[in-house]
Amino acid sequence: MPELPEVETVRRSLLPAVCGRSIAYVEIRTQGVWLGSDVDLEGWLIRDVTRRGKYLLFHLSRSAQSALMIVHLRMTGRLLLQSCDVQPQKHTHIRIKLSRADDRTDCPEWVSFVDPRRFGRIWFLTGENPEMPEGMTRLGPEPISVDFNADLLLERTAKRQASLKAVLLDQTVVAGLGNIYADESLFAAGLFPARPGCSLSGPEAGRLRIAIVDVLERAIECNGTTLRDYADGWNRKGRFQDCLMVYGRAGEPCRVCGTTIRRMKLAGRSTCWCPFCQPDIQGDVK
DNA sequence: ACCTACCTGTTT
DNA sequence: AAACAGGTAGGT
Repeated sequence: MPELPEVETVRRSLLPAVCGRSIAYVEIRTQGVWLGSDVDLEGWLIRDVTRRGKYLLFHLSRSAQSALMIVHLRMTGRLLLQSCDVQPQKHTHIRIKLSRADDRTDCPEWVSFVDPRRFGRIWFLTGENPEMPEGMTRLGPEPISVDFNADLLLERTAKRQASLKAVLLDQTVVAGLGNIYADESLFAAGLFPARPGCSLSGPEAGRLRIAIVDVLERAIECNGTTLRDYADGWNRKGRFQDCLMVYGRAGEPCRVCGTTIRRMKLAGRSTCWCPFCQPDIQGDVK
């Protein structure tokens, strides 16, 4: 489910509702989801909520100490604001009760972590237990930032024999793309997903960077893509599913040229592309 | 650079 | 019954 635009949408939806409130209680209903100490979790003030790739970071403080609660939603995780009359469901694994919000009767008491497939994780890092999740320490640049430019993308793709699709899914190359936005970015750049990373030219790297940024920004504007489970903190769906050009559209006509969208497996993931708009240059040469 | 495992639910 | 699903860690 949640790739960068969805995680960013969750962040924006939660921020005004949780910022300035503190943790009153953490209810751990399922083992294995919560990583870190499960005692002494009360009294932490939520100062900010930020995002890095697909990770959500809750910045906490308590007297002079600071702590970090990091959430990864993986495939089907959701963070939902819920009032106390909402009973935990079958797949509600963690519930965080927040202190009363001053002057705000509209703010729910609980933030619930709901995840049918149970792939999602929450890390609680403190002074005693400061280890970031491995995957987070190795993330590449944020795509929507000056850190991400065509030269860097070219340099990182040049070394790779793997497909462009596989390279874009590699979080150490650039952070936050998943199966949907990798396919949509390659379409927007007019690049055949199976081409080896090392076949990318300088101008193509420039086009790809611009395509990635444009697709992600438009998806964020639409509050993300809801295929099935995804929803923001208020359980609202996204709208970018109506703007998809290739993802999930195999067998349907390309919205640009009318050619039938095709599907193949790359890097173990279903990949959709338009054979006309994304020609296989290698194939044509051969 | 690939596979499989981790899980449950939905679709074919 | 089998395939598939937004992701990633771990093994080969």
